[in-house]
Amino acid sequence: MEASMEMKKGPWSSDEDSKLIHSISLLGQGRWDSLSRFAGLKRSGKSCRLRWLNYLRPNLRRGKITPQEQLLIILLHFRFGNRWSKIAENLPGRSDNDVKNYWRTKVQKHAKELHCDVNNSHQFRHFLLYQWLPSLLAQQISPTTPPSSPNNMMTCPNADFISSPEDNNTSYNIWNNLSSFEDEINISHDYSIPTDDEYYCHNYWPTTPSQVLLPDEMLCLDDDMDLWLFP
DNA sequence: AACTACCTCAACCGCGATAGC
DNA sequence: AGCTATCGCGGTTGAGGTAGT
Repeated sequence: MEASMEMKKGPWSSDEDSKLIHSISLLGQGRWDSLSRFAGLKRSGKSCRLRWLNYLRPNLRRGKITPQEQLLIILLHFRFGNRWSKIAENLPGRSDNDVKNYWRTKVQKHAKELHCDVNNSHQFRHFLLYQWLPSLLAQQISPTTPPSSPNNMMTCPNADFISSPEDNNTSYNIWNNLSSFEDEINISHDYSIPTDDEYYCHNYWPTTPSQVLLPDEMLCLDDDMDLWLFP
Protein backbone atom coordinates (compact mmCIF):
# COMPACT_ATOMS: atom_id res chain seq x y z
CA MET A 1 0.00 0.00 0.00
CA GLU A 2 1.47 3.29 -1.03
CA ALA A 3 2.33 5.50 1.88
CA SER A 4 1.21 8.55 -0.05
CA MET A 5 -2.29 7.20 -0.45
CA GLU A 6 -4.75 8.87 1.89
CA MET A 7 -6.07 6.17 4.22
CA LYS A 8 -9.56 6.46 5.62
CA LYS A 9 -9.98 6.02 9.35
CA GLY A 10 -12.85 5.93 11.78
CA PRO A 11 -16.19 4.15 11.65
CA TRP A 12 -16.99 1.93 8.70
CA SER A 13 -19.94 2.63 6.40
CA SER A 14 -22.32 -0.14 5.33
CA ASP A 15 -21.02 0.31 1.78
CA GLU A 16 -17.46 -0.37 2.92
CA ASP A 17 -18.66 -3.38 4.87
CA SER A 18 -20.40 -4.77 1.77
CA LYS A 19 -17.29 -4.29 -0.34
CA LEU A 20 -15.12 -6.03 2.21
CA ILE A 21 -17.51 -8.96 2.66
CA HIS A 22 -17.84 -9.39 -1.09
CA SER A 23 -14.08 -9.34 -1.61
CA ILE A 24 -13.47 -11.87 1.14
CA SER A 25 -16.12 -14.14 -0.37
CA LEU A 26 -14.13 -14.09 -3.60
CA LEU A 27 -10.54 -14.06 -2.35
CA GLY A 28 -10.76 -15.42 1.15
CA GLN A 29 -9.11 -14.01 4.25
CA GLY A 30 -5.49 -12.93 4.43
CA ARG A 31 -3.30 -10.62 2.37
CA TRP A 32 -5.33 -7.78 3.78
CA ASP A 33 -3.59 -4.96 1.93
CA SER A 34 -4.29 -6.56 -1.44
CA LEU A 35 -7.78 -7.37 -0.32
CA SER A 36 -8.36 -3.73 0.55
CA ARG A 37 -7.11 -2.63 -2.88
CA PHE A 38 -9.21 -5.28 -4.61
CA ALA A 39 -12.28 -4.09 -2.72
CA GLY A 40 -11.58 -0.49 -3.71
CA LEU A 41 -11.36 0.52 -0.09
CA LYS A 42 -9.18 3.37 1.11
CA ARG A 43 -8.47 1.41 4.25
CA SER A 44 -5.30 -0.15 5.55
CA GLY A 45 -5.09 -3.91 5.49
CA LYS A 46 -4.92 -3.77 9.23
CA SER A 47 -8.18 -1.90 9.45
CA CYS A 48 -9.87 -4.40 7.10
CA ARG A 49 -8.64 -7.35 9.11
CA LEU A 50 -9.87 -5.84 12.35
CA ARG A 51 -13.27 -4.97 10.90
CA TRP A 52 -13.69 -8.52 9.63
CA LEU A 53 -12.54 -10.32 12.75
CA ASN A 54 -14.30 -8.14 15.28
CA TYR A 55 -17.48 -7.26 13.48
CA LEU A 56 -18.23 -8.78 10.09
CA ARG A 57 -17.21 -12.41 10.19
CA PRO A 58 -20.04 -14.94 10.42
CA ASN A 59 -21.28 -16.48 13.67
CA LEU A 60 -20.14 -13.63 15.86
CA ARG A 61 -22.11 -13.52 19.09
CA ARG A 62 -23.68 -10.20 20.02
CA GLY A 63 -24.84 -8.95 23.35
CA LYS A 64 -23.74 -9.37 26.90
CA ILE A 65 -21.13 -11.85 28.00
CA THR A 66 -23.10 -14.59 29.76
CA PRO A 67 -22.18 -15.81 33.27
CA GLN A 68 -20.97 -19.05 31.69
CA GLU A 69 -18.70 -17.13 29.36
CA GLN A 70 -17.52 -14.96 32.25
CA LEU A 71 -16.60 -18.03 34.24
CA LEU A 72 -14.77 -19.41 31.26
CA ILE A 73 -12.85 -16.17 30.82
CA ILE A 74 -11.76 -16.15 34.45
CA LEU A 75 -10.56 -19.74 34.35
CA LEU A 76 -8.82 -19.25 31.04
CA HIS A 77 -7.19 -16.07 32.31
CA PHE A 78 -5.58 -18.11 35.06
CA ARG A 79 -4.24 -20.33 32.35
CA PHE A 80 -3.21 -17.82 29.69
CA GLY A 81 -2.99 -14.42 31.40
CA ASN A 82 -3.72 -11.43 29.17
CA ARG A 83 -3.53 -13.49 26.01
CA TRP A 84 -6.95 -12.41 24.81
CA SER A 85 -6.86 -14.15 21.46
CA LYS A 86 -5.98 -17.41 23.18
CA ILE A 87 -8.88 -16.98 25.57
CA ALA A 88 -11.23 -16.02 22.74
CA GLU A 89 -10.40 -19.26 20.92
CA ASN A 90 -12.39 -21.01 23.63
CA LEU A 91 -15.35 -18.67 23.38
CA PRO A 92 -17.15 -19.39 20.13
CA GLY A 93 -18.34 -16.23 18.44
CA ARG A 94 -16.39 -13.89 20.66
CA SER A 95 -13.41 -11.90 19.49
CA ASP A 96 -10.29 -11.12 21.46
CA ASN A 97 -11.57 -7.56 21.57
CA ASP A 98 -14.78 -8.70 23.25
CA VAL A 99 -12.83 -10.57 25.91
CA LYS A 100 -10.43 -7.70 26.43
CA ASN A 101 -13.23 -5.17 26.73
CA TYR A 102 -15.07 -7.34 29.21
CA TRP A 103 -11.94 -7.76 31.31
CA ARG A 104 -11.11 -4.09 31.44
CA THR A 105 -14.60 -2.65 31.83
CA LYS A 106 -15.99 -5.22 34.25
CA VAL A 107 -13.36 -7.22 36.06
CA GLN A 108 -10.67 -4.59 36.46
CA LYS A 109 -13.19 -1.87 37.17
CA HIS A 110 -14.81 -3.91 39.94
CA ALA A 111 -11.41 -4.75 41.36
CA LYS A 112 -10.51 -1.08 41.52
CA GLU A 113 -13.78 -0.25 43.24
CA LEU A 114 -12.75 -2.70 45.95
CA HIS A 115 -9.40 -0.91 46.16
CA CYS A 116 -7.57 -3.81 44.62
CA ASP A 117 -4.43 -2.83 42.74
CA VAL A 118 -4.90 -4.59 39.40
CA ASN A 119 -1.18 -4.19 38.71
CA ASN A 120 -0.38 -6.15 41.84
CA SER A 121 -0.68 -9.69 40.56
CA HIS A 122 -1.00 -11.25 43.99
CA GLN A 123 -3.70 -8.87 45.13
CA PHE A 124 -5.56 -9.09 41.84
CA ARG A 125 -5.39 -12.87 41.81
CA HIS A 126 -6.75 -12.89 45.32
CA PHE A 127 -9.61 -10.68 44.18
CA LEU A 128 -10.38 -13.02 41.29
CA LEU A 129 -10.40 -16.10 43.46
CA TYR A 130 -12.22 -14.75 46.48
CA GLN A 131 -14.54 -12.14 45.03
CA TRP A 132 -15.14 -12.48 41.32
CA LEU A 133 -15.01 -16.23 40.76
CA PRO A 134 -17.31 -17.06 43.69
CA SER A 135 -19.91 -14.55 42.50
CA LEU A 136 -19.86 -16.11 39.05
CA LEU A 137 -20.13 -19.61 40.44
CA ALA A 138 -23.02 -18.49 42.60
CA GLN A 139 -24.82 -17.15 39.57
CA GLN A 140 -24.43 -20.54 37.95
CA ILE A 141 -25.71 -22.62 40.83
CA SER A 142 -28.18 -20.19 42.35
CA PRO A 143 -31.68 -21.74 42.61
CA THR A 144 -33.02 -18.70 40.76
CA THR A 145 -30.68 -19.38 37.86
CA PRO A 146 -31.29 -22.94 36.74
CA PRO A 147 -28.57 -24.76 34.82
CA SER A 148 -28.51 -24.17 31.10
CA SER A 149 -31.12 -25.84 28.98
CA PRO A 150 -30.12 -27.60 25.77
CA ASN A 151 -31.32 -24.59 23.82
CA ASN A 152 -28.86 -22.10 25.23
CA MET A 153 -25.94 -24.40 25.81
CA MET A 154 -22.63 -23.05 24.76
CA THR A 155 -20.16 -25.44 23.26
CA CYS A 156 -16.52 -24.98 23.93
CA PRO A 157 -14.08 -26.49 21.45
CA ASN A 158 -11.00 -26.78 23.63
CA ALA A 159 -12.37 -27.18 27.10
CA ASP A 160 -15.25 -29.12 28.56
CA PHE A 161 -16.30 -27.42 31.70
CA ILE A 162 -19.85 -26.30 31.17
CA SER A 163 -22.44 -28.57 32.64
CA SER A 164 -24.11 -30.81 30.13
CA PRO A 165 -27.87 -30.59 29.56
CA GLU A 166 -28.21 -34.13 30.84
CA ASP A 167 -26.38 -33.36 34.03
CA ASN A 168 -27.96 -30.75 36.24
CA ASN A 169 -25.38 -31.34 38.92
CA THR A 170 -23.87 -27.95 38.28
CA SER A 171 -21.72 -27.43 41.31
CA TYR A 172 -20.15 -30.83 40.88
CA ASN A 173 -19.24 -29.90 37.33
CA ILE A 174 -17.75 -26.63 38.44
CA TRP A 175 -15.45 -28.44 40.82
CA ASN A 176 -14.54 -30.81 38.03
CA ASN A 177 -13.88 -27.78 35.90
CA LEU A 178 -11.49 -26.36 38.43
CA SER A 179 -9.77 -29.69 38.65
CA SER A 180 -9.14 -29.61 34.91
CA PHE A 181 -7.01 -26.54 35.53
CA GLU A 182 -4.90 -27.98 38.26
CA ASP A 183 -1.76 -28.01 36.18
CA GLU A 184 -2.14 -24.44 35.07
CA ILE A 185 -3.09 -22.80 38.35
CA ASN A 186 -1.29 -25.18 40.66
CA ILE A 187 -4.26 -26.68 42.41
CA SER A 188 -3.08 -29.36 44.78
CA HIS A 189 -3.47 -32.89 43.53
CA ASP A 190 -4.34 -33.81 47.06
CA TYR A 191 -7.94 -32.72 47.14
CA SER A 192 -11.22 -34.49 46.74
CA ILE A 193 -14.18 -33.28 44.75
CA PRO A 194 -17.26 -32.82 46.93
CA THR A 195 -19.78 -35.54 46.42
CA ASP A 196 -22.62 -34.09 48.43
CA ASP A 197 -23.70 -31.12 46.38
CA GLU A 198 -26.60 -30.26 48.63
CA TYR A 199 -24.14 -29.82 51.44
CA TYR A 200 -21.93 -27.46 49.53
CA CYS A 201 -24.76 -25.51 47.97
CA HIS A 202 -26.66 -24.95 51.17
CA ASN A 203 -23.79 -24.47 53.53
CA TYR A 204 -21.34 -22.50 51.47
CA TRP A 205 -23.27 -20.74 48.76
CA PRO A 206 -25.73 -18.06 49.81
CA THR A 207 -28.21 -17.22 47.10
CA THR A 208 -27.14 -13.60 46.84
CA PRO A 209 -23.95 -13.43 44.78
CA SER A 210 -22.62 -10.43 46.65
CA GLN A 211 -22.66 -12.40 49.88
CA VAL A 212 -20.69 -15.29 48.49
CA LEU A 213 -17.18 -15.98 49.65
CA LEU A 214 -15.31 -19.19 49.25
CA PRO A 215 -14.65 -20.59 52.72
CA ASP A 216 -11.02 -20.84 53.66
CA GLU A 217 -11.35 -24.46 54.67
CA MET A 218 -12.23 -25.34 51.09
CA LEU A 219 -10.08 -23.03 49.06
CA CYS A 220 -7.10 -20.92 49.91
CA LEU A 221 -3.90 -19.48 48.57
CA ASP A 222 -0.45 -20.23 49.83
CA ASP A 223 2.31 -17.66 50.10
CA ASP A 224 3.06 -17.99 46.41
CA MET A 225 -0.61 -17.35 45.62
CA ASP A 226 -1.07 -20.85 44.30
CA LEU A 227 -4.61 -22.13 44.52
CA TRP A 228 -5.31 -25.02 46.87
CA LEU A 229 -8.51 -26.93 47.33
CA PHE A 230 -9.16 -28.88 50.48
CA PRO A 231 -11.49 -31.77 51.06
C1' DA B 1 -35.66 19.48 27.99
C1' DA B 2 -30.91 20.12 28.96
C1' DC B 3 -26.93 18.91 30.95
C1' DT B 4 -23.53 15.74 32.99
C1' DA B 5 -21.42 11.48 34.19
C1' DC B 6 -20.71 7.08 33.12
C1' DC B 7 -20.50 2.97 30.15
C1' DT B 8 -19.73 0.23 26.06
C1' DC B 9 -17.24 -1.26 22.39
C1' DA B 10 -15.39 -0.23 17.70
C1' DA B 11 -11.29 1.25 16.03
C1' DC B 12 -6.56 2.86 16.18
C1' DC B 13 -1.63 2.52 17.50
C1' DG B 14 2.79 0.54 18.42
C1' DC B 15 5.47 -3.33 18.60
C1' DG B 16 7.19 -7.95 17.98
C1' DA B 17 7.02 -12.08 15.10
C1' DT B 18 7.12 -14.11 10.74
C1' DA B 19 7.57 -14.65 5.75
C1' DG B 20 9.54 -13.64 1.49
C1' DC B 21 13.05 -11.86 -1.23
C1' DA C 1 22.37 -12.24 6.91
C1' DG C 2 19.71 -8.27 6.27
C1' DC C 3 15.93 -5.77 4.65
C1' DT C 4 11.01 -5.00 3.87
C1' DA C 5 6.20 -6.07 3.96
C1' DT C 6 2.67 -8.11 6.34
C1' DC C 7 0.30 -10.07 10.12
C1' DG C 8 -1.37 -10.57 14.76
C1' DC C 9 -1.55 -9.16 19.38
C1' DG C 10 -2.24 -6.32 23.51
C1' DG C 11 -2.95 -1.67 25.14
C1' DT C 12 -5.42 2.44 24.61
C1' DT C 13 -8.65 5.93 22.99
C1' DG C 14 -12.79 8.26 22.03
C1' DA C 15 -17.50 8.49 19.80
C1' DG C 16 -21.97 7.39 20.68
C1' DG C 17 -25.41 5.73 23.75
C1' DT C 18 -27.71 5.70 28.23
C1' DA C 19 -28.90 6.78 32.92
C1' DG C 20 -29.24 10.10 36.38
C1' DT C 21 -30.19 14.75 37.98
